[in-house]
Amino acid sequence: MARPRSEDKRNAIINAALAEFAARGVWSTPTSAISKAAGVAEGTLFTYFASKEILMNEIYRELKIELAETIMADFPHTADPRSKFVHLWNKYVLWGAQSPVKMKVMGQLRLSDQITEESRAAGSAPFAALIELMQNSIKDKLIRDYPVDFIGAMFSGLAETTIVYMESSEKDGTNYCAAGFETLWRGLTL
Amino acid sequence: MARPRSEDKRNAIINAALAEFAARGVWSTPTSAISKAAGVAEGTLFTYFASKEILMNEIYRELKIELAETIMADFPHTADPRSKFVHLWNKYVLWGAQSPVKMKVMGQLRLSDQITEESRAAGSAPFAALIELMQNSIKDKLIRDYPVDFIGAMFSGLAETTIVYMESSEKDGTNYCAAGFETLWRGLTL
Amino acid sequence: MARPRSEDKRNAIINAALAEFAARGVWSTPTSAISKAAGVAEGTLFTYFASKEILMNEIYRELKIELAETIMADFPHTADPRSKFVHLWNKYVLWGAQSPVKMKVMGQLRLSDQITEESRAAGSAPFAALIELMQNSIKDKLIRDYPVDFIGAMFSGLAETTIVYMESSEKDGTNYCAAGFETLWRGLTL
Amino acid sequence: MARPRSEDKRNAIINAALAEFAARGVWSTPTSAISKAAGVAEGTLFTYFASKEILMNEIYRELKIELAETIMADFPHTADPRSKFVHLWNKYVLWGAQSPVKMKVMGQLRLSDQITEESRAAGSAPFAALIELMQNSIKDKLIRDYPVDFIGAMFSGLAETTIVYMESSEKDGTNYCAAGFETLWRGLTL
DNA sequence: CATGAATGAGGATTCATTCAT
DNA sequence: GATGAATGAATCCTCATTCAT
Repeated sequence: MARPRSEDKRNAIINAALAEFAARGVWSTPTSAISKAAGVAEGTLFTYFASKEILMNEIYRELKIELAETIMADFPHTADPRSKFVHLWNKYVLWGAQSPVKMKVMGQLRLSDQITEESRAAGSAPFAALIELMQNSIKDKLIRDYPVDFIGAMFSGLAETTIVYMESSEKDGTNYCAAGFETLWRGLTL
Repeated sequence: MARPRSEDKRNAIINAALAEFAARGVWSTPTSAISKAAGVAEGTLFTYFASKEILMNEIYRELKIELAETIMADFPHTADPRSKFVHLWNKYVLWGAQSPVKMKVMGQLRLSDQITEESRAAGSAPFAALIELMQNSIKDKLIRDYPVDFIGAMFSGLAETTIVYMESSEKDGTNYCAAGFETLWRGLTL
Repeated sequence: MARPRSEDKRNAIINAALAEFAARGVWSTPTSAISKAAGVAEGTLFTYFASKEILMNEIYRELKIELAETIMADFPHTADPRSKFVHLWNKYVLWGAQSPVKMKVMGQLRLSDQITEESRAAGSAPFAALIELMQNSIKDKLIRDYPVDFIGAMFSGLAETTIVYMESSEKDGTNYCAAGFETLWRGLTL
Repeated sequence: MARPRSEDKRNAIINAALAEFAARGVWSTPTSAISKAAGVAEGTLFTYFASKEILMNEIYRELKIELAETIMADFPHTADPRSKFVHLWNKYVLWGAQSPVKMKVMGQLRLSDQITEESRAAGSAPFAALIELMQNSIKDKLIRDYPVDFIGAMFSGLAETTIVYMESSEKDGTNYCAAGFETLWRGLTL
């Protein structure tokens, strides 16, 4: 009966926050700048997100879920392990390279004390396939027997390093995406 | 920039800032909390560091220099390349594992927009040896021919991932330090 | 001022406001808390009461009228003066003792600058009998010749003091209701 | 060494708050209005009073203490009981009549939920003499045997009623001060 | 008429920095 | 140089009220 909450407005706020956070830093961005950039009144932000902290967590969650869905899209369930790893790597690195704003904000939020454990755990469901992949690869003596969390963290760490250098690819002709994966793959395989 | 009287006081402020930054987050720490923890008056902080931003940069610089000096200490200039890499890796990872506060603060500051290019460049002098090592290793076909910056970034990235997992070492018996290096080394070598 | 549809809703808002005002203080109670407690939408409150200030005045008026009607109920028009005073006193004090919420809110509203003169004058009609009683008592040399307003104010003042102590009656065995009246009566009579 | 906290400034804030509270109501007065009226910066108010709530309590306390000291000044310790009561009454009523701003603010603060029990208990020390006076008067069968708290509350209640009417004294020629006391005294004495 | 999202002025408080002592 | 009071812009959030649905 009343005006329904608008998904558009919610998205406008999220996107505005993303842009502002990336441009000015999460902590230097006043909520007023976000609402202004989103084209809504200052108070409106708070009908969609009860506090800045909740907004931050919500954004973090959405980013993680988007990333998770991105890398799992078209996952070649029947392919050989290396192809699967390649798939994940390429999707990850490509997403990061194409979304520098999102990468920057995710990085800042990850370090923040305000991001809850629940938020950090978000988006992990789709990774089940990745974990299974790692476990099978270990069992098949394809890669070395390290804890899967650790392997995953190295995967992410190298991917993020790679993403940062991706934009130099055209400049110096190095195929960082391939180079990063090669390093990971040789590093992990027996 | 006339050196203010007491080096002790300067250190007290730096250390207090480190502790507070790690405990509350860089952006949630008011300068008043730092001066209080350091046992000096609020205004005194500003005779040692003209602004919070300058203090942040100074700390970042000191941390980088400390890290650089740590990993270069006892550098085995005459040893074989692998031993040199091992040396750097072990020193890096050990320092990080033993200084979680410093690692946390470095991580937060690195992402901040307030850290200048000059600060980011600080402490790079001691890395000359590392760069030479990489260049020679590439020339000798020991490791693959990637830009040295990129190799360095992968080195740091994997090291930092490793450091995070180090504290689990005792719990699960995994030698993360060795595992991380093994991954790096196999990943880089031809 | 077309009467809005539902008298029920109006009462729900008034009662919710009473409860919230008593619990949180008039000034600390947002209209949203009232509408929520009343089970109506935030906007609905404003179709029944054009503003918070008007709601406050309305409540104040209703309370005064209720009190006036209460004390005048069963007024012994043919009894002797003392009995009449006793009647008024007992009804007043009993009502107050039984309605702590209403007393509290009346007290807070009375002090507010937002209560208009009209509201303050409300409910005075039924007091005509009281005024006549006082005037006759003065004329008959039963009580001292003070302005009736002043006598009324002392009456109310002592009654309110008495009400506050009523709840201790059971604890300490003092019959505060009787004691208060005795003080008033002896104080006023010649 | 640093600028010491100024008692003047503290008083300026208290007095400004008193004036603003009386003029606009405690809850309608923003702290900014107080600091402005006091001639200090907005932030300065908070170096003297950590929060508005604390300022309110502090003011309440000071008022109670001032009143207590006022009524106990020149207390005729050797006079007869009635003279003592008269002394207390006159001082009380006179103070109230001469300090309408303070009376108004005290009244508003007393009803507020933000005033702590400690604050309410403040200034009670000087009342020891009053309590003793009541106890002795009861023991000597001078006044009726009611709980001293209750007697004190009736005293205050009647005094406050009287104060309100004092300003009409010149207008209608009634000596409300004397009338109020007469009512109290006859009401209490056996 | 009911609803509750939208509004934006306003409010208490914080904080980096300055400056009187 | 050290101190900490003074400053006031900036911040997050609240809330009475309006208005689209």
